[in-house]
Amino acid sequence: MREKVVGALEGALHKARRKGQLKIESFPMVTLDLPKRPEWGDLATTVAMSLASSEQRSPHDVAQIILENLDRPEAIFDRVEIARPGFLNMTVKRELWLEVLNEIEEQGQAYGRSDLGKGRRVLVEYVSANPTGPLHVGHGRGAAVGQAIANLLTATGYDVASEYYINDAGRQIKLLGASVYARYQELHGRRVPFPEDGYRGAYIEAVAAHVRDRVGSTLLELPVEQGQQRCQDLAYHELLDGVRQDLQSFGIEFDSWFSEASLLSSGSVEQVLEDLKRRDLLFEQDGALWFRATAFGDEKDRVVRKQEGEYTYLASDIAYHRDKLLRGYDLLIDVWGADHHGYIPRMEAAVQACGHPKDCLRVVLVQMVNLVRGGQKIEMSKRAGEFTTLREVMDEVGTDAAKFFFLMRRSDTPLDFDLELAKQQSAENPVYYVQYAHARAASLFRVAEARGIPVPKPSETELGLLTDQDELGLIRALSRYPSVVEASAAALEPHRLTFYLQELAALLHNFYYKHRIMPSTGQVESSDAERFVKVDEAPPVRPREQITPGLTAARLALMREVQQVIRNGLGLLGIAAPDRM
RNA sequence: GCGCCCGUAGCUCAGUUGGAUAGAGCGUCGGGCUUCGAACCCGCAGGUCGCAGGUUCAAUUCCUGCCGGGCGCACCA
Repeated sequence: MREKVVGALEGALHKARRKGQLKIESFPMVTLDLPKRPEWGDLATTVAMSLASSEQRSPHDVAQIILENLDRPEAIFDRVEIARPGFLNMTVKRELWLEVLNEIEEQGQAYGRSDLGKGRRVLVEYVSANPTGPLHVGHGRGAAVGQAIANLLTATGYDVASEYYINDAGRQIKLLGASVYARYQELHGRRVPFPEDGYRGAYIEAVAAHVRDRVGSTLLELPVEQGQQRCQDLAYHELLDGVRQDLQSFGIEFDSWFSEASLLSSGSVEQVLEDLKRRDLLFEQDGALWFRATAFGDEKDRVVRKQEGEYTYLASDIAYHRDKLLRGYDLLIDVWGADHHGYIPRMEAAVQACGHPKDCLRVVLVQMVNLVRGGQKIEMSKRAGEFTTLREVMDEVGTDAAKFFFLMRRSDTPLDFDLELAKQQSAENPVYYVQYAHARAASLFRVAEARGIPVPKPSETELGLLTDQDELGLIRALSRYPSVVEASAAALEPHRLTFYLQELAALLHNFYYKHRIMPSTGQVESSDAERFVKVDEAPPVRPREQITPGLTAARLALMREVQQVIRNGLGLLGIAAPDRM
């Protein structure tokens, strides 16, 4: 439908250029907007205004020329008008709108998908939490956002893979081993100092107890270094397993898990650094090795190997990103905690140093989650190891509610997450609001079935019976869905889809309340002919609508496609579309 | 001090990547179930889009400056 309208407008532009009425040096994108007021029609475009300056004509003149060059406009439009500065307001023929329902039926799950990405390969890296403790709510938000972005890109024609980067090398993981070893010794009655900056969470003691259960007191005999190393290995595996399980429960699966340590053991890190050195992008100073990040727009050069000879996190990160690019990905998406934002220029410098354009890396920042219960903030202290885990939140509010809340706002603004609200099964809870719309349609179909009324495909019904503004409003909303998916994917902003689904659900609820779809059990069935008689009479108080078999069929088909779109949208967000609640 | 992000209704936030008279949810107030799911619907009220300039047919959106808030500014991750 939209293609036809855009096609007609583009045709008019071409024709005007052939005739010399417009110069059109660079062809503009013809975009369709929704007019804000119904009297302005159902679609609008601003092409005329965007062409005005390069044509050196008034927006109104350009609009006039486009209008005059439309081929057989009566085939597509009921009305096309020029409004104030140079809007082209269009009223599309009702038959074309109704066609949308057939499109959705034919495409089914694929409705909303496109090939914008043209098969470009994308790697979405997300969560990537240090395996030094359980996932907390912030990681949950990153997980929901990352998954939704991966789904959106898949839907828009990218070849997507997802990956979790495991920080299993370096200081943090060593601290984990030292912390567990300290607790382990305490369990055996030794009084030892706890490592400074060690992990103090209660889970560390549990891990230490598991170590004791497995190896008894044998680690006490070992030199400290070895004891810590053994604890590190055991703790790391246990915690990473926990992370995997939490993510699985949250409905998230990664195509691959990538180990930082493997970059060091494989020589990848040394290889990149040599490569950079050869190209004069490394230099030594004060006994350390520096990456010339300023050559690519970063404000400072950055250390990649410390004085003591240890590599920094940046060194493995450069190697990691080069590795991703070497694996053939055209676009890298990193989902990070917003506190890492200062790191972006550095990573952009890194990918450029690897010979790729800056924009082959896109970083999505995820701001923190403030847990709220009944209006009161729940304080979390990471230092003391007191934080609410993703597991606890999932167990309390469910995965669907958690995901929906995580996706309700732009990811780069802080989120207040009200646990009581998320749990509440009421109108105030937006998750249930949307899911209920889907379940309501399902319920409707069950009732129809029980009454022996089939739920037809749109093509099997007389769609022309859908004449009500509420029906057309729903169809217009459905027609917008593909562009919402495209825009969400292009901007890497899943929340746009979340908002759309709330709007669509609202339209369904409103329609459902105002109109009957099947005749009331008490109502005498009337024929389609009688219905029109009723309308003609136009009584002062609008009586209950006469529901004819034809109208029932058409409305059921409409509901079927609304349900399809809600299901598709929730699917992209990784949220279930239940038939019953 | 420097850099990034954010200031939109009482609260929490959208605003289709520069468009028409700026929207939604919650909250307040009022109304609606003899019906296919009331986990729902309808209505009222609520705004100098932080402030001041600039760019143009058009600015909540882009640029500059200021005010206010958050986060970064490691040879930590």
